[in-house]
Amino acid sequence: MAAKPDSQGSEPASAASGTGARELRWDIIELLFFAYRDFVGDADQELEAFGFGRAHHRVIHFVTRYPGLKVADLLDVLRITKQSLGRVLKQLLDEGYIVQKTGNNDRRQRLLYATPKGEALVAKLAGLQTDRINRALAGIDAAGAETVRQFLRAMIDRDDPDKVLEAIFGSSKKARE
Amino acid sequence: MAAKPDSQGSEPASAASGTGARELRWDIIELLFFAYRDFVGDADQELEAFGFGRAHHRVIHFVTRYPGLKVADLLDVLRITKQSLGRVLKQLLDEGYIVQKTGNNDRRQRLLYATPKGEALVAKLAGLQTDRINRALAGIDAAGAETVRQFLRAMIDRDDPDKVLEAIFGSSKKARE
DNA sequence: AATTTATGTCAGCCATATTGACGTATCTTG
DNA sequence: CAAGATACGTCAATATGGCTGACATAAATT
Repeated sequence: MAAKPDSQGSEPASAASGTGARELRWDIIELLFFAYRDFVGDADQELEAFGFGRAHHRVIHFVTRYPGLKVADLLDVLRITKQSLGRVLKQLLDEGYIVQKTGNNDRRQRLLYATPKGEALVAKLAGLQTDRINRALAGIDAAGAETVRQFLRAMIDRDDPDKVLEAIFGSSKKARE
Repeated sequence: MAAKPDSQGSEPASAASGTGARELRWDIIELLFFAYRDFVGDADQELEAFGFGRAHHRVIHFVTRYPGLKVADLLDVLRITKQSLGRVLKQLLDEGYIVQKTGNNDRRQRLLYATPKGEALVAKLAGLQTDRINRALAGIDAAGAETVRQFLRAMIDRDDPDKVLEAIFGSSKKARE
């Protein structure tokens, strides 16, 4: 038996040392964990059929959505090193999901573009995730859906936004700059 | 330059083959990605100081929150194999963050409990995440916060719920059982 | 011409996940 | 009770996707 959160009862003893012992958002913390677990799980199954993993999905997704993304931009978005990106990106290039074009202004840059093949894969995966989102929003009206977006936007760090985030947030580049 | 989603313009060509070509929820898909990236990022830094990774966090979190959780329950929640859990759990046991107790009814079971040391770590990490959530909910009223919870709950798979999910959802165990 | 920048790559390491096999204690069932 | 199923632990091998550090090249900048 066991396994029942003491949501009202005894909070963890020594509490948050140095962080203060105010009310912790256990509910939302755990809902986020499970929601994201199942959200990414949708794509995982499909990806297996292509011999890809989550890393490939993230790369092809953002390249499809933001055509002409530079390698450096992608590194900012994914928060990984170029060595890590390298392996995954090379596979996607070799297998024809992505193509590179030399930058016009700066010929050092390799601008990334998804091929139709890549776009198709991304759309398929986004379709699965969209299904889940639509189901989740089924009982929520337009105003509620906007509240959900507002919450998610506010969960994101806005200091030092990468190129994709600037696009998402309409580049209100804060103070710096 | 580049990097601007063609949110209105040309959707990916070959669209979702087999999944239908209706509107895809690009915005929420990406907001979820960034929100979760930064959400778990909070804990990452702290964990480094303890020599732990995300895997340790997930384990100690759920053990703290659901005292007496069985090993099998934890495997369901985390969706990993017992071999993977094994190493991480052993570390947490060895270093005194978790203790095991033999089940009363079933002596094969090893019920897991967080020590005060473990609870303190979990509370500290939950504190960081709570700060972010509170900031995100700052401009949202009580009804809006409930909408957010409703959305997150609805994003979670309800078929074959694990023990923790049953607790979270008030065990409305669907048909099976 | 010297330096910096954007990218690629080699080499190795680490964390975390996997599958498969096997062992042991304990509960359940015929 | 004997047989089988279950809960858990563990050994071994492997894969993925991160990491650091070092180094190379081409192109832009100064």
